[in-house]
Amino acid sequence: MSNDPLSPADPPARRRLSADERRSQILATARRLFVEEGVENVSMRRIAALAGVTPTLIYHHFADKESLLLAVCQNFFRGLIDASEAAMAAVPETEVPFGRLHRLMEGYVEFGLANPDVYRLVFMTKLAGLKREKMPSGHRPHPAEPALPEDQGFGLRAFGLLEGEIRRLIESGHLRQDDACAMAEVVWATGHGIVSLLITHGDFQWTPVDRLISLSIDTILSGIAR
Amino acid sequence: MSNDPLSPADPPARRRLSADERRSQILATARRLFVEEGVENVSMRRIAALAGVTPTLIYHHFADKESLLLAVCQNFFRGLIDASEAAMAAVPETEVPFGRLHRLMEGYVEFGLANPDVYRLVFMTKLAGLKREKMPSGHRPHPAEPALPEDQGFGLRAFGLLEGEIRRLIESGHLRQDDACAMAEVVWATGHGIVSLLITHGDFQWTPVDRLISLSIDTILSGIAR
DNA sequence: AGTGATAACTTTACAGTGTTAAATTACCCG
DNA sequence: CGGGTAATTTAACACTGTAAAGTTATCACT
Repeated sequence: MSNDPLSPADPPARRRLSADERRSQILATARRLFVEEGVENVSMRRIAALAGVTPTLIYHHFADKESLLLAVCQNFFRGLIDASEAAMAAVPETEVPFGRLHRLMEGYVEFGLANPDVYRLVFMTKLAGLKREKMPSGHRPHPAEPALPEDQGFGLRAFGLLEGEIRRLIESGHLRQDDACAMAEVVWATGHGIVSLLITHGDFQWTPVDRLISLSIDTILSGIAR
Repeated sequence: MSNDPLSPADPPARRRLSADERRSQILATARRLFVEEGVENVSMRRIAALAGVTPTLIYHHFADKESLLLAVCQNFFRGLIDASEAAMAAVPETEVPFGRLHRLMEGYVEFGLANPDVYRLVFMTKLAGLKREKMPSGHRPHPAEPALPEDQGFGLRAFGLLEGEIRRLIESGHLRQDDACAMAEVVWATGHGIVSLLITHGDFQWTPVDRLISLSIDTILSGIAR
């Protein structure tokens, strides 16, 4: 049984679906392809084919390829927020002061490494700004989607979790700096640095990954501690 | 006088050049376009036109677009190495122990932010591995270029500078960990985190950039210090 | 100086891309 | 049952990277 993993999802009945159903079906297909093969190796035509649909139809549900991407990003942020909240909930506040922040960073790195392609998409490519003046030359109408709206909301919410935890540490007098926002950025940058380097240069010699991660986290935490 | 900045470099004499001359002329043109407009917004045809040459000719000097990119990367590493050496030379060893490492990181971040597109190219995209099975379907001959050879050499050499400085700090007993390679990776990850986030999300609210940078460097250095 | 090989370069074409305007179809509601 | 509206397709445009096969200039050598 040649279980070709890339054949139309529901090939028999090319039914007519409601807008919402179709939208999320396309989204699911796109996400799968993006993650499996990398965004730039996936064409709208292929997404369409795999979804059992015409390329053009995608443009009735999403403004363009980038918006399709963006929609996938939202999912990512929701996942990140969930993972973060779970991570923090798992460490009681009464523990050693940096316990929760430590776990939060661990969770971040784990989540990033578990979803490398979406991570790259969200944090390592300039999604906005280009948008206009992208590929061809001539046309450019389309009313759809207000260009990363809820998205930034989700992103900020995720960042807020980190910032909150740091603020708590500041208030209990454990940090040497009292600018919660700045410290959160510093900590985030470190986490991102690890994930990002491991994603694009995972084939480096690198110290064993687990060790590198815990070493990084320990180092930055000891750096911000009073 | 409409000084269009993107017209053929030496348009009058469409001379015939030696392979080396042509190669580096194309390379220079490509680098300029890549950096000015972003790799994916530049087509081989445009590079060719700006270089006063036929698209196909590029393929006689470089295997494909990615190789052209790769060649630009080499330049980047040479520049990074030079900048790093200059930075370190500017701080006498007799100074405060972390002075040179601090300056080295500063130099790294400055260099990255000064060359955002090439930086992204080198450190934020998976250059190798795809190579084959990239865009179209049919063809794929070409003997050229042994796929990032000297490149990795340059990269390692740059990393070696960082590692060397850290090794020195270890030997003089200033660090709490004695694994020079691992510590270099940790430090690098932090520097990369900053650069990388600023490049792709420079439009965030962010703490003032300079402050964020110095804060990050201070934090990580204090984190590795005994 | 003339000749011929070799290297530099062009022409032309293919197969694929994102994207859209206009036409078509299927479904639901009155 | 009929009509209106929403879902979907057809066909096309303007691009892309890339290759095979030709053309031309230059240079080494008789």
